[in-house]
Amino acid sequence: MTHTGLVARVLIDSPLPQLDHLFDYAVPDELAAVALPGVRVKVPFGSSGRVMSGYLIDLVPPDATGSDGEALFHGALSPLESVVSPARVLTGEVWTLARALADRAAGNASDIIRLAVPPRRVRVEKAWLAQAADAADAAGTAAPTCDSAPAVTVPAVTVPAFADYPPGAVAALVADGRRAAVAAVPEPVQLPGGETVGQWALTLAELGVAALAAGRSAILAVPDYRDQDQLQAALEQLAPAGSVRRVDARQSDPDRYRDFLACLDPVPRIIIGNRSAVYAPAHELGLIALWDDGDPLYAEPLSPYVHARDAALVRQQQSGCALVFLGHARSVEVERLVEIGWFDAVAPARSRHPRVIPTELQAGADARGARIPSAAWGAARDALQHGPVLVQVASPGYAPVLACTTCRHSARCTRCQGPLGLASAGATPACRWCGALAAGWHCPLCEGTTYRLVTVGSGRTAEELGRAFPGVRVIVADGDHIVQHVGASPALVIATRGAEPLAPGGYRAVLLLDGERLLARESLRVGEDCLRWWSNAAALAAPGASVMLIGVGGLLARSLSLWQPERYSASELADRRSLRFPPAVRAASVTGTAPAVETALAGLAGIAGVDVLGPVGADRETVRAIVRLPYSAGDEVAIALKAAIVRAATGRRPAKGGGYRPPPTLKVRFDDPELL
DNA sequence: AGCACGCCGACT
DNA sequence: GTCGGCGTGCTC
Repeated sequence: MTHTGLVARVLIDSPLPQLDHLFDYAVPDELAAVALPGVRVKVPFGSSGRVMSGYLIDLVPPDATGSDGEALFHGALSPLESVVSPARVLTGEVWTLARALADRAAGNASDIIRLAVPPRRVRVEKAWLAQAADAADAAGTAAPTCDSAPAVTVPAVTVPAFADYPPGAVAALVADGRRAAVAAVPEPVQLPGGETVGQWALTLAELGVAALAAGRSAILAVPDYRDQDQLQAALEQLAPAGSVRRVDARQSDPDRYRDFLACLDPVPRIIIGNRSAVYAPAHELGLIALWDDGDPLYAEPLSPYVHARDAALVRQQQSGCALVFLGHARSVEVERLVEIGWFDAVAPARSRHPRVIPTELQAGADARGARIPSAAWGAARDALQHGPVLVQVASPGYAPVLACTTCRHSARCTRCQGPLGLASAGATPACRWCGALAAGWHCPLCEGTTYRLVTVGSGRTAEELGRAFPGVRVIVADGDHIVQHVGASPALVIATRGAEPLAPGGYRAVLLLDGERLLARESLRVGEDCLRWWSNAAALAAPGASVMLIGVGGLLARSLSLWQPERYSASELADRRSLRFPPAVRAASVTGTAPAVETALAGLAGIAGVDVLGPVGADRETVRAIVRLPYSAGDEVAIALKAAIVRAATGRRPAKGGGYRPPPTLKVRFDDPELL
């Protein structure tokens, strides 16, 4: 068998950390025509020559230094076994992104690629290849790959006006490839087709169309399918037919693969989807835009747990495209980016916003503990004359936390500010991070010395309100009862946060209940989350309608009623700076057997600015430590921890004797939003 | 992960 | 004298 002179650099598709680098193979002559970067390949691997699949990353002369800086293998090369198909599904841009994100998270590139490249569907792929070949013939070229000529012609597109924003402000973001936090207009709008969507959906769609008008592709990401439906409705009005492609897990596998392949066509497209849309291949990427980046659905649950916001930030730096985070609230992460000057802040030109009334600030408040004050009852009663009223309630099922009996603030560790918990009823409270016992705890805010367990169970609101307003239709919208839209006629719409339906023209009043209970959740981010839930619900109100925020005061209530959520975010960020909490610094959890964690932490010893909380026992066999690091130490820490992971995976293995022990090795998770 | 290479106990 | 145990290390 003769070989072309070239070396194929291959990423093996394996979750093993020790295989997370390129392996070099010779290219047999008969594969030369199809063995091009981006194709799926099969390669012989290991002493047994077992066939594994992978991606051909690079094709280089044998005397080259690898484009990734990795030296070529000095030794006899095995030949590629086969090329799975000529479809070049892993573009250079997506590979570079996957590599960078994996490195940043001490994870595996193939784990990122699994999010970026959907499972292959042979039938769909053949159809796409044939269509690409036809297009190539028509254009007089021959290559049946993504290098071929456009298969679709893009209709002329007019540049959107972005009428809600200062002239030129938003259009310039896309044109100049800038990064910006854009405040959405907090109103519902009715599309010409009759459907009601949030104004944000129109703005996002306009951003995509602006990129298209400049001959560039746009990636528009939304957290959930309800948001995606609004965005799609808006795009149907604004975007030329055929220019929009979905990339999301709700599609059937063939549909998903078809749309994915279409993104490889050399034509600009608007690509929409949920968190993994940020990995989509895109021709001439001009814009990535995320709606509501603070939504926890943007946190990837699969290793290496890269948040879509971070993926978008890294991709923006690599490609130089524009990057927009659009939202009502501003996440503390984005606030940091604005404060360090990495992001611009853009607000709507006119400052019309929902009329938020914090009832706690009203004189003559009702007896303490009343769930719904009389002012809110009154507002609801009046509004029900004219149309639907939204009542936002807490969803059931929170972890119990310790809170001060008198001032109700959650109890935190005096050493490291971690949350306190009880190992068992009546036990001394202990910090869940550093393990310190909090004997003799006292509340730093009110000096109270007693705490209680705060648990929340909601759910009777519908009955309660139904009794109070006899004859009014009650609609429940939550995780189990998904309601996208309600009508314009009077109704009480009881919704858990995030599940609020849209009402044509907007709700005539909005009641935000259970604020105090929501705020008792065990998380550093509660305030931020609440502000996001509340502002998103308030944005569903009709212009001028009352939004009653019940039982919540302070900066949170003030930020919402002034509609300046960035005030709260700024104050929150300042607090996190003084406590050395994310996103002021980065954090990584290191979990595993005590010796494995110890060795991993030892590898961080010399790195400036790094400190370690714990380790504390996580369960019977494993311990967990939390590493805090400045952003500047990210590379160094990730490299050290990745080395520790590889060592743990290849070195001493758990005793095989008996065989009843799953591998308790070493796990690292960077930037876990749930960590604090 | 698999699989081979390698160095110590009880077996024909 | 060997057959085979699984600890260790590699896979282009």
